[in-house]
Amino acid sequence: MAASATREKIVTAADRLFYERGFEATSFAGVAELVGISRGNFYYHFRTKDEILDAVIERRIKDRHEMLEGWVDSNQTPKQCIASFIGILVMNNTKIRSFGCPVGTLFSELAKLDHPGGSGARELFDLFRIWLRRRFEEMGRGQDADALAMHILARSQGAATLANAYPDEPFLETEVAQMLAWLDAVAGSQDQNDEKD
Amino acid sequence: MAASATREKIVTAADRLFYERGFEATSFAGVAELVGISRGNFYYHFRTKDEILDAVIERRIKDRHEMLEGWVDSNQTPKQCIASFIGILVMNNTKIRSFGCPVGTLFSELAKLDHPGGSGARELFDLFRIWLRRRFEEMGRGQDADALAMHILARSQGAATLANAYPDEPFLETEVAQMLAWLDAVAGSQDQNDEKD
DNA sequence: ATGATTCTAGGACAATCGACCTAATATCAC
DNA sequence: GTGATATTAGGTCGATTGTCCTAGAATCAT
Repeated sequence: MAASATREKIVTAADRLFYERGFEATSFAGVAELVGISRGNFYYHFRTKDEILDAVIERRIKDRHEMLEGWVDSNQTPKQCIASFIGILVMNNTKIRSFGCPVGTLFSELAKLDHPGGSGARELFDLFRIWLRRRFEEMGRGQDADALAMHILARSQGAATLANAYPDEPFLETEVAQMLAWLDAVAGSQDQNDEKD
Repeated sequence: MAASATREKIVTAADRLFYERGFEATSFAGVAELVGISRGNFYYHFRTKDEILDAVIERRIKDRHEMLEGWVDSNQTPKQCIASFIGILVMNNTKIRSFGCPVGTLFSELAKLDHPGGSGARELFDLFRIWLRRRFEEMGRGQDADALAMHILARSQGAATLANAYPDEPFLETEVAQMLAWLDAVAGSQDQNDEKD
C-alpha cells in the first residue's frame, strides 16, 4: 500500500482514539490494532507518540479550517456563518455527549501533561477565535469583535462540558437556542447601533 | 503516626496531583513521593487506585459542600450567594489558568476513560447545580431555576476552559463581570416578573 | 527478470505501571 | 515490660508502555 495511505489511516485512527480515550490513555498498540497493522509498521511512519499528536492536531486544524472557510465561500452572511458555528454543537451532539468537545478536552489534557503539543491545541482555539472575530467585524462589530468571539467560544465549551456531564438531558439544545437568540440580539443591535451584551 | 493522619495526607497529595497532572498520569509512586512515604505504606491505606479516586472525590464533595453551605449560613442573600459562586473563578484564577476547572477537567477525563468514578465526578456537578437551583428558587425563579443554574454552570465551565487556553489574557475577569451583570438582570427581572435571558 | 527501494511484521529492550507480599518497626493495651 | 496490634518500608510480580532493531515482503525502475 502507498505509504501516504497507511499514514492517513494511522492519523484517522489516532484522531479518533485521542478523542474517545484521551491522548495519554491511547497506546501505540491500540492505534495499530484499530488500523490493522503491526506496531513495527507503525514506527516506520511515526517515530514518537508526539509526532502522531502533531499530525492529528494538524489534521484537525486542516479539517476545521476547510469547514469554516466552506461556510464563508457558500455566500452565507456573517451572521449565518456564526450560526453555523453554533450549529456544530447540534450536529455533533451525540459524540459531544459521550466525549465532550474534541478541541477543549484535548487542550485540557495536554495542559495538565505540560505537553509541548499544547501549543498546537491552542492553535485550534485560535482558528475558531480569529474566524469568529472576523465574522463579527463583518457584522460591524469592529470594537468588541474579539470579545464577542471569545464569548461564543466560552459558551460553546461550557455547553459541551455540561452536555457530557448530563448526556440524557436536552441541555445542549436549550443552550444552543439561547446562543442563537443572543446572536440575534447582537445582530439586531448592529442596525440600531447600541445595546450591550 | 495515626493511620487517619497519613491517610489524610495521601488524599491531599492525590487531590492535588489529580488536578495538576490528571488522574491517569498520576502514579502511586508520584503520590507516595509527594507525601514522603513508601509505596508499600501507600498500599496499606489504599488497595487500588480507584479507592484513592473515590476518597479524593469524596473529599472534594465535602469541601465544596461546606463552602456553599457556609455562604448560606452567613446570612448572604440568594443573589449574593450566587455572586460568591461566580467569584470562585476569580479567587482560584491562578490555578484555573494553569490547570482548568478541577470539577470539569476531572469529569472529562473520567468520561473518556469510561471510569466508574465518573459518577462520583458527576455528583460534584450535581452539588453545585442543586445548590444554585435552590438559590434561584429563593429569588422567586421557581419556574426556570434549574435552567438558570445550568446556564451559570455552563458559563463557568466555558470561562475556565478558555482561561486555561489563554492564561495571559484578562478574559476570565471579563467573563466574570458579564456573568455578574447577567445575575443583576435576572435579579432585577425578579421584581418586574418578566423578561427572558 | 533483476536489483534497489519502500514498506511491513514481529520480536526485544528498559522503564514504568498498579498490585501484592513479607519483614521490620512503632504503638498501644494490660 | 510484655504481648498483641497497627503501621511502615522495601522488594517483587506480571503486564504494559514507548521506543528501537532486524529480517522479510512488496513495489518499482530499468
